[in-house]
Amino acid sequence: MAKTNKTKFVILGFLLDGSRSGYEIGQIIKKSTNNFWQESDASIYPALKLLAKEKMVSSETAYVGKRRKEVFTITKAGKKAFMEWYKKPPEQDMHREEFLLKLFFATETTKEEMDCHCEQKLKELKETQEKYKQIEKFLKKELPKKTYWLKTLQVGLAHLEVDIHWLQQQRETNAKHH
Amino acid sequence: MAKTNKTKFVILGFLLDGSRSGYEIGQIIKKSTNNFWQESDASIYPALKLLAKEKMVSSETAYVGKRRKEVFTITKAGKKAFMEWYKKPPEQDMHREEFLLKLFFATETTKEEMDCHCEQKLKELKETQEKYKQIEKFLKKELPKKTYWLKTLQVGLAHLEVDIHWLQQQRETNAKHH
DNA sequence: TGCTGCATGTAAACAGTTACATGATTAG
DNA sequence: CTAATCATGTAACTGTTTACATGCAGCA
Repeated sequence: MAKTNKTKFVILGFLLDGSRSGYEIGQIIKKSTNNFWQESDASIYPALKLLAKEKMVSSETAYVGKRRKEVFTITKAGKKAFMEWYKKPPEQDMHREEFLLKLFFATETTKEEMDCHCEQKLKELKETQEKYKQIEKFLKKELPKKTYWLKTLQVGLAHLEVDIHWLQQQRETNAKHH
Repeated sequence: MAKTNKTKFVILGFLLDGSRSGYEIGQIIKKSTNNFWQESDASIYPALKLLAKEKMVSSETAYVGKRRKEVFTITKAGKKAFMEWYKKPPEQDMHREEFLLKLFFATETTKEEMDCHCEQKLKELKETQEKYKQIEKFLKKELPKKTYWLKTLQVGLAHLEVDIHWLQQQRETNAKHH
């Protein structure tokens, strides 16, 4: 995952949608792309600084009372850079799932622990599914123009369904053998 | 993904299955857990050295002709460390999918590029699916005892099916609107 | 008064990749 | 003879996270 700093393009992508502060970008990432893309808090500000240095974004200082707020706007150069990134075929990002790793290493001696992990996982997935369904409703009602935001969410939901179904099946076959 | 060096536990997991060299561990990771867990070549050797220092593994130098081969065996302490890791609930690993990120940022102006990415993705997924099906056959025939290896593979296959189905559906709706 | 959320940032530590370096063996 | 594979490792670099530091605003 070392290669290129994709954080910059995520930021540019959101700025295409409107001017935002670093904090706001962090918030919206947590709320909208969390499914398939996360950024830690500390990664946004340095990236914005870099983008400003490269003239990809311009900034304006706003004040809400005494509280400073740095609002960033994408420039022409920024739009160009975004488009260039966009055109490139997406790289296959490496991904690591500790849950599956543990499942892979499961044996007779670790079966009990694995069943416990599976129960926990099932619970988590159902919670996430509920959360995503809420967001799905919200998107359909409040942001009907963001059709692609909805699509990525629905891909996430489809994966969740598969995983939940799989875990429930495992539980059933477990019960039978008992 | 900073937290703990999970590479060590992957290695311990494979050593539980039998003594192996660093190279062999790298090979088997590529062949068996690539679906949900990757390690770069350069990560194995330093991790093994660390494990040896912590007395989690012991090593023996073997020679195949003049070629040196360092074969590692898991120790009691190593088994204990593995079990301790195993019992802990798996952490949610962050995962980044550039493909979905681009889909998320798709608009009217980027639609053509996105369609192209989708076609490419569909091709890739089908190739991967074919590969996994071959491995599935192999596991069933040659390693019937590795039931959990098979399970993780089947989870991967289920995800592939969902993604392929989704992409094909997208293509169809695209065609209709034309 | 204290807690939560808004808001911006820095520094240290670590994880992980890429590239490099070396050399033996085997199959074509 | 040459390319691929076996085999082990190091060094430099980059990305990323965690923890820290600061302070305002609103609410109970």
